[in-house]
Amino acid sequence: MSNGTKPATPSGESLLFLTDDQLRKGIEAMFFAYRGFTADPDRILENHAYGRAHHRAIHFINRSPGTTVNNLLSVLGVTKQSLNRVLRALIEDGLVESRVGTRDKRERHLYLTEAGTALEQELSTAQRARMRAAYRQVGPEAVAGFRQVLEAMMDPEMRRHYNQVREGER
Amino acid sequence: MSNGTKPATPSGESLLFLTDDQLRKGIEAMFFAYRGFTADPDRILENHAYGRAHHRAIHFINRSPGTTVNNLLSVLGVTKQSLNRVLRALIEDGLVESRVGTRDKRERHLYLTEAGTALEQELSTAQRARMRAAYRQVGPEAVAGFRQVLEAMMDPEMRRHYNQVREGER
DNA sequence: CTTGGAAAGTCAACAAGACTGACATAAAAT
DNA sequence: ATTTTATGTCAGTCTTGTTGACTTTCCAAG
Repeated sequence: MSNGTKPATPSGESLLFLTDDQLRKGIEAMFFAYRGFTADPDRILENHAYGRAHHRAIHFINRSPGTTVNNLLSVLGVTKQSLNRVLRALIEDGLVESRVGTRDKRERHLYLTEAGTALEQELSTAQRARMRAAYRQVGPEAVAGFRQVLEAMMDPEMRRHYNQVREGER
Repeated sequence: MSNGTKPATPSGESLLFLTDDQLRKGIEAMFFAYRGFTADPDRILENHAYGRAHHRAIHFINRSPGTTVNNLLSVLGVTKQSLNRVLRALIEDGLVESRVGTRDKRERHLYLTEAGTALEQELSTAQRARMRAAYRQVGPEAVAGFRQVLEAMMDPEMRRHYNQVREGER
């Protein structure tokens, strides 16, 4: 059950930050903040006739050039059919290049083209600007806490992707 | 570490937390964490043939019983047509009650029924559990930082809703 | 070597949930 | 009396998720 009643500091520490009401505030903070988080890229994407799904693909291809479709799939947590539609558009429009794998010809390795890199820059610059303003406003200690809570909230597989070091093209 | 350049502490403070790479990590943290944030409610909603949109409506009606449709609209940031579809389903299924306003008969005031409250409890209990585990793991200082960054990331209107005190039925 | 299964990717069709636009009704405000 | 506001509805579109069926490629067991 939920402990909506007594503060109850059993070990001498204040556990007031664990009350249902505090948790609710945290939940709403996530909801409202996520909207701000996506607002700027969304505005840019409208002008390019793309959506949030395209942004995500571009972001992670940029992060891991040469990644395979399968790899991208597990990072994004969608079905391959869903991702395929997005990739097809990006490839047709010349933002992403898909190279057949040399080791395994079933695989497609994905790279941003020059145009793809340009859009990625436009998007991430806007998104970083908001993040930077927030970071600067609250300072490094708060940022550290922010990152800690978010990491603790992830599913294990997502945490794996989050902490993954930048992998090369192989 | 990789950063072979200069720490560059112009004002004496370290600004390493504002590098593009740190900001990118923060962006990805938001992305991955939001998935965990919605994962548990999403699982529950499947069994009830509802979606995330229904969850959001239920959450905010529970937070502000007697809120009007217009009010809910600005909190959720969707169109009335979109919200209406969701509300119609919830009302038909007997989870939400819509009462014509007494002061202003154009308004509809929204309340959770007993069944609605039950589902809200089920959803929020699951969502709070994850949040509580994360909070407990990282401690109150980190949580404070988490909340500060999120609030700084919100658009002003969302921040208004976020900080809004619980409004009664009037 | 062949064959059968697994893996990677693609195509087609469908569903949820967002959107816009147009319109209707009732009530409040001017 | 007229206009504005709050709400609801119908129709149609778009994005992005889903499942199902299919092809190509790889690999391993017979």
